[in-house]
Amino acid sequence: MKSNRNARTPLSVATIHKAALELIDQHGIKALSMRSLATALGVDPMAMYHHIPNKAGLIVGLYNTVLAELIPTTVSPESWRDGLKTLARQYRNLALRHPKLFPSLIASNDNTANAYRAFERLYGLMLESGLSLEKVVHASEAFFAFITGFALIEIHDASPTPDQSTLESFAQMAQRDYPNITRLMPVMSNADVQAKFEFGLELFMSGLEQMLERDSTRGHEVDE
Amino acid sequence: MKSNRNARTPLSVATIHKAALELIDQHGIKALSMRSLATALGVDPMAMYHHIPNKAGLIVGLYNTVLAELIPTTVSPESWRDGLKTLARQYRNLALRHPKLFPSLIASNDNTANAYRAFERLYGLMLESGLSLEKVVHASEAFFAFITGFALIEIHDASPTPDQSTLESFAQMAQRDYPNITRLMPVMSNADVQAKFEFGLELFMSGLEQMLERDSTRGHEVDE
DNA sequence: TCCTTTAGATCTACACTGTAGATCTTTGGC
DNA sequence: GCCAAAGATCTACAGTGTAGATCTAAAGGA
Repeated sequence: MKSNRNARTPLSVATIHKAALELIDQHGIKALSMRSLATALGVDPMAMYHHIPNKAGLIVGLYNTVLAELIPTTVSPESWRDGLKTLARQYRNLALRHPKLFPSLIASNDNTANAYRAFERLYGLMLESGLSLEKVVHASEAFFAFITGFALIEIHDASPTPDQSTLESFAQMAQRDYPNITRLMPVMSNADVQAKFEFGLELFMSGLEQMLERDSTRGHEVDE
Repeated sequence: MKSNRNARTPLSVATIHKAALELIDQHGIKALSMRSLATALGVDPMAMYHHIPNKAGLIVGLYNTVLAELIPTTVSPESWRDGLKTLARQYRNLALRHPKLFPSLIASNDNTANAYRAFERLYGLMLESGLSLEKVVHASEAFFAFITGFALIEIHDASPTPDQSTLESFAQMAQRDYPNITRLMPVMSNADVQAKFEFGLELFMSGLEQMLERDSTRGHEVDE
């Protein structure tokens, strides 16, 4: 009797996304082929095409799924300063939870609904600061640029591609060719990444704060 | 007579890189296949494999080629502050000159020699500021994070994937679902990107300056 | 001059990719 | 029981990177 076919859970975009994310987190994006994903799901490759348009569409869907973490859950009465820091930390955590997906996520140009929701949240916080609209846009972009770049660097540092021998030979060569890098290396390896992130965040907030002060002491004036 | 075979320039890594960059700049990275590159060069696909190890190696080579723009040409007597700004602007220009390559360049984890040279330059400038080694590392990373993120965003904004109809329908939906985005949109589209970049740069330098002041007024002290 | 060596170019072939199109299978509504 | 539709599967195809064998041309030595 060929019935009772191991009672598979019915295929859905959610299960596909889940399996795809697992596969990517473990083996990297390049290891995600429609065929490998299908076997991971115990299903025919073409079965997935009834739930997703194609591979590119699937990956954009993954972006959206992952970015859902940034949607504000509770309306917390945080100040905009703390709200920005919270958002930054959540964004970093998102990146660290999906280190294999994040680089391609930011390299991509496909903004999904949840991406817009996240921007909406960011802009809302920035607007609370009382800066001019133009400065809100500029500061938001600088903020987003920093947290994106930082997360990317952190991911790269955590998973070095070069093998051990390359690293050792580099350490020797570095002494003559890269004196500054050599000098800073011990400090780099000791650095607590969390502290680094807070440092950069503080640097940004500090610059922002200074700009607010300047704007409030002298009133509005057209710069040059 | 089948001789006089259109006197092709002999194949070399330089010519391959040049053709590959052109192909990418025009049609994007995904359009770069070994076969299409070969036909662009008027050569058999396998001919290139005598000069490059494989496709991945070729692309890493492209990264290195492009990053050569960051190697300091003249030993200019700039202050470290101006030096940092110059480096930032050169980095941004690099990104804008290769908008199709840059996202994958930063998403990749393959640091080539020229990448290390660029970091060497960055660290050298930061060290001149007189900050502690640890703060030099932190500030450098924040700096690099900002310029990388900014360039990426700028590239994305400049080449929107969604077609016109999607944009218009989004504009309508935005009003109800994304009030902040809607409010800021006119300011965004009017923004001079160059000014935006300088704004963020100034924000960063301002925060850095403030930290320098604090460090000099009170002497060294272990933070908590 | 001819032979040998070798670097480079080309040809063929293979495993693997995404997915269109046709075909089977199951399920819900009446 | 019957029909419709949704979903799963099968087959097939164009395109990918590139290993391995073969051909070609230039260089060096006698």
